[in-house]
Parts: sequence; structure tokens; C-alpha cells
Amino acid sequence: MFRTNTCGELRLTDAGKKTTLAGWVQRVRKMGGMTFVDLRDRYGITQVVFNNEIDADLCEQANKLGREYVIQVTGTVSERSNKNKNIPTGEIEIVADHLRVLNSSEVPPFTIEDESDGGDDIRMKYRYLDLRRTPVRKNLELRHRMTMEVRRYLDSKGFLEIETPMLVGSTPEGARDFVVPSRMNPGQFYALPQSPQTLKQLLMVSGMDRYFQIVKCFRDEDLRADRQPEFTQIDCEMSFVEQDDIINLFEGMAKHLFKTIRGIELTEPFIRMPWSEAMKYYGSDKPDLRFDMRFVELMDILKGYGFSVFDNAAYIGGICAKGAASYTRKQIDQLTDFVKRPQIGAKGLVYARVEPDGTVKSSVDKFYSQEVLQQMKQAFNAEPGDLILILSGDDAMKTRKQLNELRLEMGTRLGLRDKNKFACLWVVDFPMFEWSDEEQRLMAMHHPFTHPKDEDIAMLDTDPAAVRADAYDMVINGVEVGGGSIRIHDSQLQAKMFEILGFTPEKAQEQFGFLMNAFKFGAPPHGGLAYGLDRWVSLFAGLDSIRDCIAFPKNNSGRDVMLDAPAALDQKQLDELQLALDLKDK
RNA sequence: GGUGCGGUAGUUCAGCUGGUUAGAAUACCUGCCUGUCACGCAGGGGGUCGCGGGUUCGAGUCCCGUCCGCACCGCCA
Repeated sequence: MFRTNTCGELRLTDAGKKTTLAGWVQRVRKMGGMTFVDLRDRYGITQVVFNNEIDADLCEQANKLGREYVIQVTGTVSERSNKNKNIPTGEIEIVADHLRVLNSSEVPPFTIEDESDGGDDIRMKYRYLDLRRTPVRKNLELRHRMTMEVRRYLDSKGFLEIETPMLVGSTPEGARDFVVPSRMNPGQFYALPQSPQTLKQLLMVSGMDRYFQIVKCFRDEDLRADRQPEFTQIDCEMSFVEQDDIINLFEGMAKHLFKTIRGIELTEPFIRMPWSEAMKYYGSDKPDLRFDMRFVELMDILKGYGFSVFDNAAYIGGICAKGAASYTRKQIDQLTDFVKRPQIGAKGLVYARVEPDGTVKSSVDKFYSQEVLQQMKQAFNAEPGDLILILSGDDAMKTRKQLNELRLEMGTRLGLRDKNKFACLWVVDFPMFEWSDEEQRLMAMHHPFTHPKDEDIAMLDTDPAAVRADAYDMVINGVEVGGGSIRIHDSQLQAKMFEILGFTPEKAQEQFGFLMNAFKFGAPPHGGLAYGLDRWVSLFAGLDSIRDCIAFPKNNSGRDVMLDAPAALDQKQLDELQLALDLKDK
């Protein structure tokens, strides 16, 4: 037997037992006549002791061990004279009587310890070593537990897990596709799915009723800390349901995860906030509701007093930062610089402090009487010690988005974005379309299969931009953790959608004929949702990047630095695919 | 496509307004050490300052270009 126990399980009650452990050498401490080895596996660390007076040869062997050697040790579980309270096995040690080196190791390029000295770059290059570290392993363990709970929950609700193909056809709408050339069909390409969207809808046509899949999706777009070109969705679809049915069932799943994984019992229903409200009060379709600081619009109060910036603005709005009146001039200047950064693009920042006596002192006092400023104070329900921050602009939506950045920044500065606090909500009633300047046409905000709200269908012909969709996102702490919609199941309505999106009937037939044809054969009403697994895990683990919960992630440029992929193909492979490269020189 | 920050020992970093032989910590190697657990003590080795060009008597330091990394904007139905 290679091992009788793991490095994490032996306790004082095991004292006196003979045991064999196998694992990696975390560290060797040579004391002259005796040598301590910390032996590590994924279950923990156990101290092994070699004593010169008991077996000099064995101790000499132990002195030759290096970091990350793989060894097998047989010995007796013994009570330690000096106990280590920092580790679960700290009350015992193994008094070794046999040592076998299973494999040696070069000195690792970074220290394989909880607090590694390695930066991201080198840890990614040697990710297999990084994964030996407890914090990283814990993230994968958490991910495993979450997928198990997802399967348990959905199975209990009658869902079938069904696999859909990874080699599918390219679709024009949405993100760029990763494409795969077909050797047997020269000049033709598969695409990797951006999501199994149409396939799961076809499964509904097939009567599968309740489907789910924990599935890789692929999008050839630029990366972010929360975006990888391949990522995992918990993809679900249901038939014979309305929006409420879906929201309730998947809110139930969220609560199940909170309870089983984080031990948090969420009893209240999640807030359901219309998209228009989210934009109006938070300037974002994914508001972070761990703190309030909602926008207050000030057009009525502050316009018309000769302050031209405000008098000419299409939008004036602000937030009230509780207790931030003590902000120094320097801190305010930092905030001003923050909102003026090109990525945010505000022209400037107006502030007002509520003094201890209740008076308001602002940066634009010369334009406003105390009476007007008091009116403003009332609008915010501001109290002495509060700091009011105001942005204005000639485009209401743009200014709200700027104010959103400021709100989040203030939330961070005031410590209101606690990673152990969770604020969940549904954002509902998204617009059906949004205008694309680049394409000069309406684009589907969610996707082209989304059902318009029944009461808005009439507007599809008259005012499509005003049509709202039966679409919903779940947002936790400002992170979009999932979203879905009721789908169109009528081929006529689907055809109309494609028309509005600028497809000719021929093009629509070519791209999505399979779906519209299927709808002609008794497609049931259906809808669904997809959760982003990587984001859920990151949220529960308190990670800054989803990379940290992915075993082998891509870097910022979409490269796998460990595999050194992507890479050029051999000429032979290109020849087989009948592909010739025509790379543009840089 | 764009903006910002970074690239110096195996690793993480310091290195000022340009100026002798580029430092620290840690890791590594050698020796000593019988209760360590971030062991300790003594000693040692280790550098294409990302790369290319320029300015200068002189560049890790300044300038230009380029590559790489990270964050963000665009993009991500």
C-alpha cells in the first residue's frame, strides 16, 4: 500500500499507530542531530521527525531531501513534546523508521506556500505548482462543491443534464466566434459556442422540459479580471413557464448555494428592480446594493441661478456620502481627478459639505443662497457630517454612468463594499434593443430570441426602441452573476425580430432557419437563464479575478503561458486543412 | 484599437535631481546546531537592470521605438 493515511488526518488519538504517508516535502528543518520534515498533500501537513540517535543513516537520508521532493514515509504516530497549534495535525508527528524518495524536484521557481512570493506571471507559467498551494486548491474545492450543489438542486427540481455540441455553426450576432477549420469540409469552419442558446431552445421543442448543463462557452473578445475567452455557465432552460417561475426557481438555487456553501440563510425575496430604475438611481444595470447612496436628481433645485455649468446641463445629479464631510481639500481634489479621468470623462465635480450646525458649504456658494442649498440638503436627507457630490452633463445617461463610477469609488473609499456582505437583486424589464452607433442599427440588448413584453409588442412597429423585454439579470454586489429571458417560440414573431435587427428574410433563414423551422412544429412557450459559474465562485471566495478559481486560465492577452498557446500551426497541418496564411505585416 | 501602471538576483522589491564595484529580504549552496515548526548561527555563490536605438564624458535612471505583464475604456447579443 502506498499510503495508509493522508497528511491531514492523523490526530493525538492515533498515537502509537504505525502509518505510511506519501506527499511532497514542504520544508526541511535540520537541527544537527535531528531533522524535521513537513510533509504535504492536498489534505494537510504532517511533521515527520528523523532522529540521529535512533537511526543515523535514515537521518542522513532525510538531510538530503529538498523542497517538493515526493517521498513515502513509514513510522509511528507520536505525541509531540512541543505542540503546534497552527495546524490540525500539530499535536502529533511521525517518528520515521523508513524513507523512500519517490521523486526528486528541482528548486521551485517560487515558494509553494500559502503566502507565495511569486507574482501572477510566474505562477501562471508554473500553474501546476501554483495549484499545490492551499489557497488556490481551496478555490477549486469550492468550485467543485458549488457545481455539486447546483447539480443536486437542479436534479431535485427535475432537470436533465444534457450535453450539447462544442463544434457548432458560427452566428453573426453577439460576440466574435472562435472558429475551427474542418479538414473534411475544406474551406468551412465550425464555431465554438458562445452559449448553447439555440440548442437548448431546440431541446425545449423536443419536450425535454427542464434542461441544464454546466458548460464551457467561448467568446473571442478582450479579457478582463472577470472575463475569460472560455468560461463556464450553468445553463438552464424550462418549458411552460412565465418569467416569475424562472426567477423564483433560480432565486431558490441562489439561496440554496448561499445556504449550503456560505452558510447564509437568505429568507427575503430578492429585490426586483426595473432596468429604468437601476439606470436612474444607480447609473448602472448592475447596481451594487451593499450600500445605498442612490442618485438624487437636482435639476429642479439647482438650475437657473446663473451657474452656467448647471444652467446648461441636461442632467444634474448627486450622491450623499454619509460622514464624509471631513474630506480634506486634497481628498476632494483626488475625487475630482478621478471623475475627470478619460475613462470616466466628467468635466468636473461640485461638492457640498453639511456643517455641524446644519448649514451647507459648497464649492459653488457664490451662485446659491443658503436657502437653495438647504433645499438640496433636504432632497438628500443629508445630515451634519455628510458630503454631497454632484455631477452634471449634457447627456443624462452618460452623466449617470459617470456618477455610478463616483458612487462605487466612494463606496470603496468608505469601506462599504464588504466582501462578506451580499446584496442580491434581479434587474428586470430590460429594453429589447439598443442603438449601435457603429452598426447604425438596433441591436438586441439580450439576444435576438428574447420575447418582448406582451404589453409592448404593439410598439415593435411604431417605436421599437421603447419596447421592453422579458429579460432579467441577477446581480450580486454589483456583479452580473447571471441572466436570462423568456424566449420567442413563435416563428412569425421570431422572423419579425430578425427583420427589426436588420436581417433580410434570406439571411435570417440562412443563419437561423433551423430554429424558425423548429418553431413551426409545436414549440412550447419556454425561457431560461444562465449563471456564470466563475463569477459565482469568485464572489463566494472573495476573489478579485475569476482566474483564481480556474485551474488553467488565460492571461490578459488570451494566452495560456504554461502551454504557450495559441501558437502557429505546422505547414503540414495547414496543408491538410487547405489553409494558406496571409498575415498582415505590422 | 485606446489609456494608465509596471518589467532590476531564482522570487518579491529598493535604487533620489544621470556619476566609483547595482543593494535588501527571501530562496539556493556549504558548515555548525537534539525539539524545530517563518528554527537559529556563520560563511558563500548568484545580475544581458525586458529588448533595440538615441541624448550624454558617463544611462538601471532621460528620450524614442518595441516586446511582455496587470488594470481599465472600447468590445463582450
